[in-house]
Amino acid sequence: MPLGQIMCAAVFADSAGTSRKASKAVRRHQLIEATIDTLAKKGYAELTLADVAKTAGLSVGIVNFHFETKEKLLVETLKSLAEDYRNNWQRALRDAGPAPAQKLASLLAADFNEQICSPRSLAAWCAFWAEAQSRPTYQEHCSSNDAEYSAVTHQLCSAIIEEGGYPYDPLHIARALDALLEGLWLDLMTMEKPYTRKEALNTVFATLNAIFPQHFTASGTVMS
Amino acid sequence: MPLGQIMCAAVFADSAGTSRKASKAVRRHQLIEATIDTLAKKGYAELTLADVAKTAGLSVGIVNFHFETKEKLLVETLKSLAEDYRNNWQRALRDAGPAPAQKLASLLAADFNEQICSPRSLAAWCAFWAEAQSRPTYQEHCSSNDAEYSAVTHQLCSAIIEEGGYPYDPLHIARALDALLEGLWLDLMTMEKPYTRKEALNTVFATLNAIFPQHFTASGTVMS
DNA sequence: TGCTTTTGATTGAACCATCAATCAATATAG
DNA sequence: CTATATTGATTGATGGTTCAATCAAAAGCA
Repeated sequence: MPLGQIMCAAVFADSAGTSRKASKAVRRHQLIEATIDTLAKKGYAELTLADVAKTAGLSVGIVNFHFETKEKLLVETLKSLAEDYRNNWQRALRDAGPAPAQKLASLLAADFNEQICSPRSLAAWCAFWAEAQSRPTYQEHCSSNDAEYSAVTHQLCSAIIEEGGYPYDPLHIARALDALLEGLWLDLMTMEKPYTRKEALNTVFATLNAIFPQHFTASGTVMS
Repeated sequence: MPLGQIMCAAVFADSAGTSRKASKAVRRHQLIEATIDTLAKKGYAELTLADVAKTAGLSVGIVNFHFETKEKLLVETLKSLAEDYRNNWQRALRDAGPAPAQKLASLLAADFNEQICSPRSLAAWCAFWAEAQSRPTYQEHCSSNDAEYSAVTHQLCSAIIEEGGYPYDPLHIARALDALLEGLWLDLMTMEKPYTRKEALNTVFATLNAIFPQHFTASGTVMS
């Protein structure tokens, strides 16, 4: 919903949601954004519809009007996060140069994109991740992209390994890179202020340089 | 989790004849174990004291007798998990051979120890991790060991890098290994298991082999 | 040893706060 | 005027906490 985003920015610009001509799509987006903010501030367990409504500058009843239930609001929020995440890395992959090493670098760097990797998004993701293990509905949306993402990294690693004649098992290396990203994400959201997004990205490139020295420098440039 | 109950019941039955002081400690432990099981099954948000009591085979009132409040029960549970984790890796470090590479291998492997890395423990950890974002009390206990752990891996990586003349920045490599472990943990936690604990450990060794080829083989042996 | 008293653990029902969901009333747009 | 959007008070259920009563184990006493 790119249209919704633009209109929503306008709504947020003027004072708290008084314009009733806001379309249904815009209001839904506004409530989803408020849900993300509330998740980041209060966590999943303490999130109440009253909080969300207050954050959005609306009344409590409106949530159940646009989203039938609290559960559905949360699922829609998760879907929105997953969609943003997916669009982000797919765009990065598309816009990258043709060489596998270029694509891999672009893909991994995309995970530390400012919009995707903001504290509020990370906190919201984290909240869902935790609940997902005991809730099949969330689990599905949390891991739906993962398989696809893993397939891409696996394929790129295989290509690079073949290209450079590295003596590695592509599966293990790809899995390690996937896990590395997840771990860095976790650090960025969990720890108080350990290191910046930029430093996380430097860590990724240091690792790529160590594993694929013919293809990556430690400073992040790609050799083709 | 039924296994845990049986074992716990056995411990409890064994101590039935001992002093009441011992009984109190046992009961607290029993309730903490029940809390971990319940967290694993229901997640943080849906955990109720009635669930915990039922899992432990006790009444609801007893929880507030031994732990003043639900909050305190959860904090004690987190402390217990953190202590177990800490003891596990410190023991592994102590029992390992003298070479830095041996110590590092032992340290990293300890994270995939069966007791520490059980689905129930992972799920409980995850629940706290997520809530820790918005709760300073949890945050403190979640990250208290991390600094110490990071310091050890950093020191070991520095030693290995110097020993082998690798052209790496120790900080980045150590951070990458820390993040790798966290990411693998996260993967193992998801209910639909993509790979086993053993495979996670193989991934760690594949990575060590790629980064430090003079010190580690891909099959997990350490060269000194 | 047997009997009584005291302490501490345990129970379950009652109490009360919180919060999702509902709904009748109201405002706005077309 | 009609349909749609919005409000906020109300409701009903859930769940944490409290508490008086019960029970079992230890201590005191003869």
